[in-house]
This record gives sequence, C-alpha cells and structure tokens, in this order.
Amino acid sequence: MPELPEVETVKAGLQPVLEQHRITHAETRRGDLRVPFPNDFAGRLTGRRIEHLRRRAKYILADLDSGETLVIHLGMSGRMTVYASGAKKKLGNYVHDMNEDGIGKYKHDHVVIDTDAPARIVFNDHRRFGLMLLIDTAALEEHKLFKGLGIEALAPDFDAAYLAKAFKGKKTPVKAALLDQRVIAGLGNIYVCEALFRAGISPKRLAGKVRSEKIAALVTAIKQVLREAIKAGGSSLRDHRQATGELGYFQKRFAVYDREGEPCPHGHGTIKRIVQSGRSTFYCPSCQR
DNA sequence: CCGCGATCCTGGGGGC
DNA sequence: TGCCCCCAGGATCGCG
Repeated sequence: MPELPEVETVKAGLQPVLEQHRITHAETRRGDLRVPFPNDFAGRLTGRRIEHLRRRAKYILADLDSGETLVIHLGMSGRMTVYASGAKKKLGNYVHDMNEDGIGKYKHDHVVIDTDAPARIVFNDHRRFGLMLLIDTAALEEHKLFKGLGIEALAPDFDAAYLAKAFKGKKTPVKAALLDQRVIAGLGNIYVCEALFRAGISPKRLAGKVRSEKIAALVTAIKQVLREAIKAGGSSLRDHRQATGELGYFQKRFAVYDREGEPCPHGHGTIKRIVQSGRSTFYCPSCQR
C-alpha cells in the first residue's frame, strides 16, 4: 500500500531502529528483483552507520556514513518488517521470536538488515516491483530516478499557482496528470481518487480545463487527504508496533476508492469505477464535474 | 511532446 | 478441487 503516507509511515517506523544506528549485518536472499542489487550490496551496508532517514516521492532514503545513500522503493507490494529486541513479535498469522531461524527466510524475503538497536529489518516484496539501491549521496539529485521528479505534494511551495502552471495546456485527464510523478511527487491511485472527490473534480476532466478555483480546492484536498492518512497511519503504526512490529499496514475507510456501486458519501449518487490509462478510477459522477 | 497500452511479477478471489 | 480470468497501492518503455 505504498503511496506517500504509507512510505512516510514506514519511514517513521524504521527511524528508531535505523537512524543513528550501525548496520551489524546485511544479506540479500535473492538477487532477482526487477532492478538487481548493486555489486557487493551487503558488504557496502555492513558496518555503516545511518546518519539520516528521509523521504523523496515514494522513496525512503537512508544516508550512510560512507557517503552513499540506501534507496528503498516498496513498489506495489513491498513491506518492511521490524523485529525489535527479544520480544515475541507477530508476522501476519504467525508469531515469531526475534531469535528464531525463520525470520527473514520466508518466501519473498529479499533483504535482511540487522542493526545495533538491536533490531532486525526484513524487506519482503512478493511482486518484486520494489528496489533497493546504493547511490552516491552527493549525486542523488542527478540520478535518473530522482532527476525528473516533480514537487513534493506536501511542500509549502506546492500551491494553486504551481499547479495551475503545471496543468496549463495539458490535454491529459486530471487523474493521469496527478499520478505523473514528474508533475507532483508522492501521489498514487488511492489518494488521487480521494483528492479529486474532495475537490469535486471529474477524473476525466482534462488537466488544462480545470477552473482556477477548482485547482485551489484540489491543492487543499491533496494536502488534507495526505496529512490525514499520515496521521492515521502513524496511529495505526503505534498499535502495530506494540502488537506485531509489522510496518506498512494502514487501515482507513476511503470515501470513493474501492467502493464501486456504493452510495456516494454526499448522498447524491452511486460511486462508479472506470479505467483510465490502465488503472481503476473511482468517483461520483454526480458530485465530480 | 502527447497519450495509451503493454510490461515487469506474484497471489488472491470469483465464476464455472 | 481445479482452472481461468481479472484484479492489485508503481513506474518505465515504446508505439502511433
């Protein structure tokens, strides 16, 4: 479930076991992610201290004392599971102790990192769309993964004027424009649907044809829905850490996403599902124009 | 430069 | 129980 709020939530969960901690051991369990691990990936991690954790778009960035940055992307199905010291922790339907052999050896566990927190962090990704890379920190901005990224959705500079300029003359549907990480970084399918609903904009409307007051409403809606989701993820995360140590789960009821056929929360119509550039869009045809 | 579909993967769920 | 098809929170590539 990784869009900006989920990535932010995972980052927050990793912070206490990674930031200002040293990696005592690292290993990759299979090398055939879609993007292969860099050469000697585990070796370049081992012994390194993590100075700072940050987020850019949907990437988690861990700056190491070696001058390299560990770049993490969760793709569609990536999970980070943290096992804190000694205590019994729950993983899905299973309960494991940190010292049991099985941790990090389940199907699709790709990377295991131990730190002196002490903690063990397992990266699991069954669809293998995620990635972990090491890139020179100084050259990060110029790397192809980051060079084209648009403004952060929660940045103060992301405002109505910015979005109006970005949308000007665009003939692509506003739904697709919002998903484009070169325009705004961090939004994904769920929060685009939710933000468009809140702003009362049809996902089919061409980006260049959204009226300026609607653009202002859209910026507000985007920031609101993201902030609410981060807040909800954060609280759900605290519960999860106590109960399971598992990161990346975030329960929230959405207004329109995955609610095809249900009544619109505003009470005027029925939520419809359409497909735009190969992805589901959920919206209320009566509220969103 | 554009919009769009196909593609990379695995697994879950529904229909038959 | 099994098979087949569709679907999934992402991102890139190549086509017309």
